[in-house]
Amino acid sequence: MRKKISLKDIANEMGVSTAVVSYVLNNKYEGRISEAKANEIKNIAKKLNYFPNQIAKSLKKDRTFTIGLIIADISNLFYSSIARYIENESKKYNYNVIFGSADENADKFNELIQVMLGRQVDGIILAAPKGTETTLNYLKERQLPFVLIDRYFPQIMEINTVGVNNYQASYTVVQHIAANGYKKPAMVTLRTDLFHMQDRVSGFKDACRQLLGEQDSKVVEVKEDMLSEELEECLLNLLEEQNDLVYFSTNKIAMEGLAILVKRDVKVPNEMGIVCFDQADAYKIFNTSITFIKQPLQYIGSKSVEMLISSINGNRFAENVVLETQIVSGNSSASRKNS
Amino acid sequence: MRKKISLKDIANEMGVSTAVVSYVLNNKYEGRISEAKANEIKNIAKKLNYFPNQIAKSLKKDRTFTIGLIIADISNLFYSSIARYIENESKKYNYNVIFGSADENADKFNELIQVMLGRQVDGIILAAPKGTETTLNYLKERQLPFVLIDRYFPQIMEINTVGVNNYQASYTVVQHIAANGYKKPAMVTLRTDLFHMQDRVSGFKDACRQLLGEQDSKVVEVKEDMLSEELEECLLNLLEEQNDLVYFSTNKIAMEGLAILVKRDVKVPNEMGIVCFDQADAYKIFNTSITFIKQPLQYIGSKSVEMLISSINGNRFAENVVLETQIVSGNSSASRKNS
DNA sequence: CTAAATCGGTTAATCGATTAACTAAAAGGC
DNA sequence: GCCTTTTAGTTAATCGATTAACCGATTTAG
Repeated sequence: MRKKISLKDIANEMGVSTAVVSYVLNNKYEGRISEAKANEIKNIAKKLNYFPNQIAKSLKKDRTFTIGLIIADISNLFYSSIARYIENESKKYNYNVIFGSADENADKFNELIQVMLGRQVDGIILAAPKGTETTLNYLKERQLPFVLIDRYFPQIMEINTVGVNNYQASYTVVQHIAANGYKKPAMVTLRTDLFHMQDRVSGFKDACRQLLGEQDSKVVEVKEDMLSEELEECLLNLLEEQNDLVYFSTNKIAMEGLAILVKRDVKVPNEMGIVCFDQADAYKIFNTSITFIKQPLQYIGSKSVEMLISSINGNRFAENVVLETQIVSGNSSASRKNS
Repeated sequence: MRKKISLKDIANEMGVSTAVVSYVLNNKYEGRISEAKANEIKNIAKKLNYFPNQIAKSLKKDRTFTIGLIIADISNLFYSSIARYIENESKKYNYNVIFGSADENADKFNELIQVMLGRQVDGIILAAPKGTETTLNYLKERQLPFVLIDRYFPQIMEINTVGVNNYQASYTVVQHIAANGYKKPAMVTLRTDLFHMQDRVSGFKDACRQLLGEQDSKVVEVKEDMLSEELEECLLNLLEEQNDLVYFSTNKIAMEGLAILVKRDVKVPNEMGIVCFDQADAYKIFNTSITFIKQPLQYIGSKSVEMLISSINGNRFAENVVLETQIVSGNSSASRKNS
């Protein structure tokens, strides 16, 4: 039994036309085909182990029931978790996902878009790297349904987005640490001009000004590809300058940063307090429980799928969903008794 | 410009037949179409922003240039890393990947297989949960190219597999710790009858017998869904019984186990030595560097893609690739000076 | 008893791209 | 100048499934 079974095979076996088989197997045969024959057809289909060629179906229907997912980096837990939620949610709607990782590279991103368009995906969920505005505008022009997650581009209006309130998240961090007696926090972030990252910085700066009276709060930007090296230098610097807490603005920075603190045997929170943006499974094997900002990953996933499918089904109104984050406090930013 | 551009649109624009356009765009026009017209067509195609409908192409060619990937658990770094390598490698061959996570569930696995077959994938790479032998036999019968990774099923002959020498890996672990003076190691593993896991246990037991003279080495099996609870009890037990080292047989067990050791403030390696199967980014934030078995993830990924595509291209010979692992030694299994 | 409605199907066009087979005109050979 | 090649295309079938339109035979209505 090497060959694939098609409608035709069933039709031949039964001595009827393929149309009949199609009607029956799609349950659109009421008043057209006798119940007896219909059952016979269903049985034969089962016996031959038939299942429809979705490729052919897609071609005819102009719907593939496939959504594309482009994320920045699959090795990042933040994205791989979201990917999983998106996959699960899509399944509920009988949609499949094809995914790709753009690795923060606009060219790779564009390539992935091309591939997905070629595959006729019904829509795309994406976390776009910087420099992709042209492509996004093109998608918009082409009226291809899509939803941006995590990142957004204020220049491009009226598109669907799902993200968190990054400004507020950072602000909350400073409130939390101010309440715990920290006086001189520093933030370590990536050198990027993605807006959601800028928001994290602004929230931090504004809060430092307003809550700590710090006019010129310390924000260090590191380059992604030199993360480990730059970070080590930076952390030693912060220690020397008597900063009492570091706020890592991403998952990846946090992991590298914590590794360096372990390596240098820096006591947390005594010598240095720590707050991280984003969750990581790994935190639990650090010797101090970590305070971190928790994003509603599952909700970002399910909401983005819901919006995308609504858009695929003809909804023309763009929606910008901004979700709140949550601060989970651990000992890494525990209250300071000393001045 | 809402509509999609098809061959027909270009043909109309040029006043030629779609065949010409197809020949030109596929560079099969030598001796058929004039160079001048060919260039004109290429330009129009570019101007109209045409790119071919892969769905239609697939239907005609009976090739989708898509491979399915089913892994056990996308949230596990082992699999997500492999997924990434597989995706990258596939791109080199101009193949795309659609993926799904079976969560160690045979029903979900079967469902994913159905979906992928419906989508007419050219082949599948899979890490199969237990209880899926029937499905695998069906795939074999159907002559659908596939490659098993990580796990294997000795009952099913002549299928492509890529995995590591699990027995040898465990044996090496015991050699390593024996050389470092450990006398009473224990192994913690999952309660499962997947063969590759059994191999890890056999390797451990045999090595304990042969190298440590231990006739009845300690192997504790925990249940996946009760990991954290069972593990805590188990570890306390091992401490009490004077075991001097624990060998965690998977990534996931290791993470949970280490977390418990941190929580209980157990000194590694003084109170308890540690060796883990599989790598994790997180190890670097543990207070002691971890000794672990490193699998050649990238090679598993690239090899499996290579084998799959060779099989898709008609190669009928099944291959069983068994790769060697590597032990990366850290302080968690450092040499014991005391008896 | 005739016209209309219902039953149980079939035919054929279509989705977009591919490709074997064909054709008409121009160029080349002797 | 006539026959053969070559050039430059066109036609039409095909992949598998869908579906509007049609058709003959019964059944029903009035």
